[in-house]
Amino acid sequence: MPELPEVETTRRSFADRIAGATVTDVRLGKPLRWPLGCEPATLRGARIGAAARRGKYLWLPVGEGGLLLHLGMSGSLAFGEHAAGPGVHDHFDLVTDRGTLRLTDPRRFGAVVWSRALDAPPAATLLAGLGLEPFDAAFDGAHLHRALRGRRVAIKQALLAGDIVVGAGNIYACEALFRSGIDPRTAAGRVSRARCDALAAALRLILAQALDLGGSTLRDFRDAHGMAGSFQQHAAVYGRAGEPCRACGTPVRRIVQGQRSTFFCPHCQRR
DNA sequence: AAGTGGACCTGCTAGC
DNA sequence: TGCTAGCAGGTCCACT
Repeated sequence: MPELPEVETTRRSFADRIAGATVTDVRLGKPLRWPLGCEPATLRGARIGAAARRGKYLWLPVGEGGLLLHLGMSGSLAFGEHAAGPGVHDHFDLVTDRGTLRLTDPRRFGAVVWSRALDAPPAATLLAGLGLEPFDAAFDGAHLHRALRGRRVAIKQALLAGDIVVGAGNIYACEALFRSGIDPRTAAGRVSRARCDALAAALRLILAQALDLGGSTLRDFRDAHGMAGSFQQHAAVYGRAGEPCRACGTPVRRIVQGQRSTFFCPHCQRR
């Protein structure tokens, strides 16, 4: 589910309300991707700080350390009162004096991991190798072009890999490539400097637009207030196989790259 | 080093 | 109506 816009939308929807709260209890459901890494009871009494985001990870300062959270494919966070008991897909509750932060994640690819600090393991290990933030001033066509040099993978897969630029998942990688007119199958190292400029700009534009719309809700994404996003209604190619391209009318194509679906317009997007 | 494919897990939908 | 195959927003790991 969650790409950068969904993760950031989630962060904004609870960060202000949880900052300064005190942990009163921690409840674990079924195992997530990795073990929590600490005894839940030790978090009681800890003060919560300002939630931050790095790529698709959230960092929540808690006491003398913090929690690194990832929403995986199907995760979402809710914050507030929880009179009803945990449902079958609720696998982590951080109960505080201001409400409960709850991770709901049917597929359990998500994670909540305790770390002593953001720059200490295990958090630092998980974040090592992440590329630039797309809204970082250092991320531009020049950076992209330099980083793609010599790489033979398809540009779509290079965007998804996250070691050059973070935040783009399957939806926004497809949309940014459409917006910049690049065939997703193009060898990464063959994308010209001018097209890297266009791609970097398109990626930022698409992510900013999605952020404005509260992200995309394909099936079950919600922010911590329970609000759905609406970017999916504006997608030019994602999920539109067989439907006419909004720019030229050519049917949108679906192909598979790296075991993921790619959607593109064979007329508007060229190698 | 870079590229590829499998793994993790559950739910929903289309098609027979 | 019921079963099955295929698909889904991510990313780590082992292997070539």
